Amino acid sequence: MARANLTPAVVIAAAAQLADREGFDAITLSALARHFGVQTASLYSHVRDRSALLDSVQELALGELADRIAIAIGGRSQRDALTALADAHRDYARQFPGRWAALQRPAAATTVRSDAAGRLVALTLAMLRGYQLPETELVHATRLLGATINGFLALEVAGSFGHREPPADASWQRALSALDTAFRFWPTEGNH
Amino acid sequence: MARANLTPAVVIAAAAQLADREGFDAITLSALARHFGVQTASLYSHVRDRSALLDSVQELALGELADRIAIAIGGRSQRDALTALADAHRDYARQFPGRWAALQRPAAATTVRSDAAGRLVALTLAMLRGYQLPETELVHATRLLGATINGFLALEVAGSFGHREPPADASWQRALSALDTAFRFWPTEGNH
DNA sequence: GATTAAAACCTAATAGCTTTAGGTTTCTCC
DNA sequence: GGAGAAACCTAAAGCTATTAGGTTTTAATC
Repeated sequence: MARANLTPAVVIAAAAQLADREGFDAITLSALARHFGVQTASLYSHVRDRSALLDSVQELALGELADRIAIAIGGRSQRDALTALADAHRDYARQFPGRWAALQRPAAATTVRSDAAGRLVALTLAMLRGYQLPETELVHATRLLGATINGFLALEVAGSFGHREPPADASWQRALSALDTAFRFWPTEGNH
Repeated sequence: MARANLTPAVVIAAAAQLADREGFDAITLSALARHFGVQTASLYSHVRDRSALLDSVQELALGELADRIAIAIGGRSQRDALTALADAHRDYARQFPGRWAALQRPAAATTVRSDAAGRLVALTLAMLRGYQLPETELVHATRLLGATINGFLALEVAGSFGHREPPADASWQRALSALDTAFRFWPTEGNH
């Protein structure tokens, strides 16, 4: 029985690719075993269980997304940075729908504390600081931003916009304008 | 073999309750069969397959949510109506997490064309008309509203806000303020 | 009440997935 | 070469979804 020379990273990467090709739910231990030419049970040498594998794909996606955002927002501020950050999310979701779907599941504690998650939060805060929001309001703004972006992408991915007029791109621009407006007119300290 | 006197509606309602109690993924044909004291295969007399059952739970949830929104926004306009509509969503998601989760799946064509879906859209448009948005902008605004609300609730449900400061309620208020601001300052025709 | 047909139920089977326990093989180090 | 660890396999158990065909119940008609 020749060794397939698997490692956790190799298995996780294959799972991510499988998700992008066939959907997040297509990540199964049995499908991956077929892909590597080993028995399903053999994969437990490399991943604790299916749930841990999915957590790992999520963390991989967080890191990749953070990388893309870092590049996208470099040298930009306010509306430009907001657009760049949001577009990075949307491009990622469109290019890697399976990886993006992995981001929608509840995060394990280790993932919340991961380097990748920390980077993503830091980049988002950096972008928002360009709007001179009160320090105490930054978390609220971060949550709104995340909610709007992910909410929009979730609807888009679910086909809620279908092939209906107006095109989703225009709605996306409107959403970004709305966010920009909201951040520029954010109520100051004590006014809420 | 006594008849369990099942009907599609009875099965769908039980599925919805099961989802609220144990999570959306807990809706399985076998769990429902155990609940009714019949064999799993017997349920196929009442539902086409699992997917169709989940579609039906979604449509049930759409109708219930529309009912609640209709009551909540009655007699209100602008910021009040917006708050009432959004709070109806959030209250529903918190009281019926399983039903709410059913709303997140891609809608079947029959669901998109359902009475319930139509009512929900009409109610949302009615609320938005209180902002005097240009007619051509209403769909964009509807999409932004849906995205923000559902995005926020998805994050909340996923535990993204955890038990972290600041409390999610405050962030919710901020989000509603942001939406109100966005709708009041929505770019007029030709400015986007 | 008897008959008929349809619907609701059951049985059996198939196919697929996840995971555990214990056995076998491969690889690395001494 | 030997020892030990890790990676692999086999076997089994448990769960789910679904189909095909058989059995039972029910409602309608005469």
